[in-house]
Amino acid sequence: MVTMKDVGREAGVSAMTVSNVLRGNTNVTPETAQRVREAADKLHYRLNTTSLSARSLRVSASRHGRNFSTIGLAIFELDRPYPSQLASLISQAAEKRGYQTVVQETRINADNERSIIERVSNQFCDGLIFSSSRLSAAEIEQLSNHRPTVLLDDDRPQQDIDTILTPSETGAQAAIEYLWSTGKRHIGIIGGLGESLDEHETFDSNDTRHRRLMGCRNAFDTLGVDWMSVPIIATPWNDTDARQAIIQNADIVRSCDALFCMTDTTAFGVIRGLKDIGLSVPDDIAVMGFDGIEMGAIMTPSLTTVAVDIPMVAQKAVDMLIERIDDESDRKRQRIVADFHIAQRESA
Amino acid sequence: MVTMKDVGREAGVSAMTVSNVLRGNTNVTPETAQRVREAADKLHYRLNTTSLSARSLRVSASRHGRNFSTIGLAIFELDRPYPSQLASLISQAAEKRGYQTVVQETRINADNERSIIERVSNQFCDGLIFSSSRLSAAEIEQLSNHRPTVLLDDDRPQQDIDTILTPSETGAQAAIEYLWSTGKRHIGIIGGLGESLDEHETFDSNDTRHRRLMGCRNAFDTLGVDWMSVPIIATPWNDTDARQAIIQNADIVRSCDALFCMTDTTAFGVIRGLKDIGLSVPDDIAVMGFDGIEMGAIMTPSLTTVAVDIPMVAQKAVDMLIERIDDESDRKRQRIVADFHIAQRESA
DNA sequence: CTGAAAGCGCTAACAT
DNA sequence: ATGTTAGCGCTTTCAG
Repeated sequence: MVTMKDVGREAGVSAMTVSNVLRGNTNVTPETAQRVREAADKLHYRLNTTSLSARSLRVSASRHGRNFSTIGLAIFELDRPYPSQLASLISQAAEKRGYQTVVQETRINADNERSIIERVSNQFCDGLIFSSSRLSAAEIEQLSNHRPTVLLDDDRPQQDIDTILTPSETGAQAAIEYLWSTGKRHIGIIGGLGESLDEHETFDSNDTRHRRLMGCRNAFDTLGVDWMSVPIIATPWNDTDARQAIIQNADIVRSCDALFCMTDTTAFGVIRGLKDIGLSVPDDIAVMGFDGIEMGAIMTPSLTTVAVDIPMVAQKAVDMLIERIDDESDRKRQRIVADFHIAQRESA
Repeated sequence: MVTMKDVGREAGVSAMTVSNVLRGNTNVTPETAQRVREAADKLHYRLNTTSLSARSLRVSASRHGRNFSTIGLAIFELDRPYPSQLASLISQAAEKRGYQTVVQETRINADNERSIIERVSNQFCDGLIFSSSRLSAAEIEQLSNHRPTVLLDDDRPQQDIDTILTPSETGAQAAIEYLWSTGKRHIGIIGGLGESLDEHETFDSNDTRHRRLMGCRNAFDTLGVDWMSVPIIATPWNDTDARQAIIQNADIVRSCDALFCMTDTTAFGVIRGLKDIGLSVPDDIAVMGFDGIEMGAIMTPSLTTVAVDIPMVAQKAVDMLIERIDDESDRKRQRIVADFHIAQRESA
């Protein structure tokens, strides 16, 4: 790395004079300035912004002038539409506020999450946004030295941490009610937990999956449908597995006139699986998703879905985090539930 | 601002001990550690990342200071399948080699790219993978202080930097030849540049778009088709714009029996647009894409495409970068072109 | 007009 | 087990 000292040596002056020349010619002879500039050019000198910010500690602890702030985003997956859209929107919202976002994939693995906090977030982030963490809020607090943190979509009511939730219960409930309102009377659910097939009661409350199932259950209860009679097909939330699940449960599927899928990506695979077993959407069977990813509007058939206001999630996450960074006092933690609407499209 | 010194005073120890406690308990009695942590809690101490960066200048200068093995990935977009799959695969390949990946979105903006290099990559990454940069290799070299760098899909032949290319020319050529082999004689191209509609000759050679167009042209030349007669519809490479482009160019589209789309995402929007204007795929018209994203196999109809070996791109990128990190000598730069195959599916 | 010194918060290396 | 020292690149201060 070329430093001012190097440039100074080349030009036969001190680093201080180099500094003076490069930041406006305060009291330097034109000839000296010229020599310095030539030396800097020759050595490809570039002002080191890092040390500049180190310097700024001394000048004033508060942010002044240019801002070198960074926020970390730990997200469970990068290769599916919902999380990647979220990551992109957060990056852009942060940029508008002068923050650079660094994204890291956790693959929902606690060790990865610890590694991210210790190796990256603690080292150079002013704050951290965590999407679906395996860690407890307490562990995050401790590992991160109480760095400002916002949790996304991780509903553990007892935890004292800023949180933004997707409207899992109300959204799922609205979905079932919507399908019912279009005359469907044999609604199946795709993407429940493996265990929930056998034992619908033993829910672990801190899980998006369970919250969405609870929303469904509430709807069915209200509609007078016996929850135990509702077909629930367990599958991981991705298109490939969802497609297989449909093929392997073709008989159950054929007994339904509508399927509610726990995510849009699941619905995408479901629609494919339905085609594989000879059913067409929406003529033979209606399909509805949850999330509101962009491709839902483009796919064929376009996807009726619980469209979460994803830009709102991103914006609120960034706003809450920056508020927390700027104001170090121990304000009360916030908990926000994102808006949604039923995007009524071709598939249901 | 609360510093380690403050915490130390509170706990009755030196700042050094505070540092030791907070960064892993190397040789500190549990009681001291406890006192320090309590003091830090009480004062709401937070590690100052700015001074850490200042510190890191020293470490990374000598380069032997134990680093946290982090690689940076600067990628043009995070909210589309191809780049997000790539980011995910790179993260996972890096993890297997003991590296943590931090991903940053550039949105193909030179200032963002500079900011990433200066604010993050230079500070905390052992190396950098750049996907489609707006910067010249020389500028990257200079800004990054000659940090190990691998460029993805950025073909500027004159540039001296490790590069992995997608097989744009050969892939596009193979696509056209495939469509021809299935009997299609009126093949249109979707996703060319705006300018290329008017003036097919004035290509700027360093652009994936142009390389794919060149591949098409080669194929048509070989097949004896006049390149100037080939319909090319310009549109940005995303589904929404592609859909609109089809609707707005319905007449041109109707004169074709096959469409080659410059990316899979473009093809996704094209298929939707074709439905909008009453054409069905593949019965009325064949559609082919380029990239090989996973959802191509799931969508309806499934997408025939130039399937680039994306896992190979990710693996090679990580391997090349780590090789470069481990071996600081100025070995000759490498240039690798990824494999591909024609994934023959329903759409063509 | 120019430069030496001091110091921003932190930690590797060394000392006690 | 804990503390001391030095120094990362830069700029404010103040002496030459």
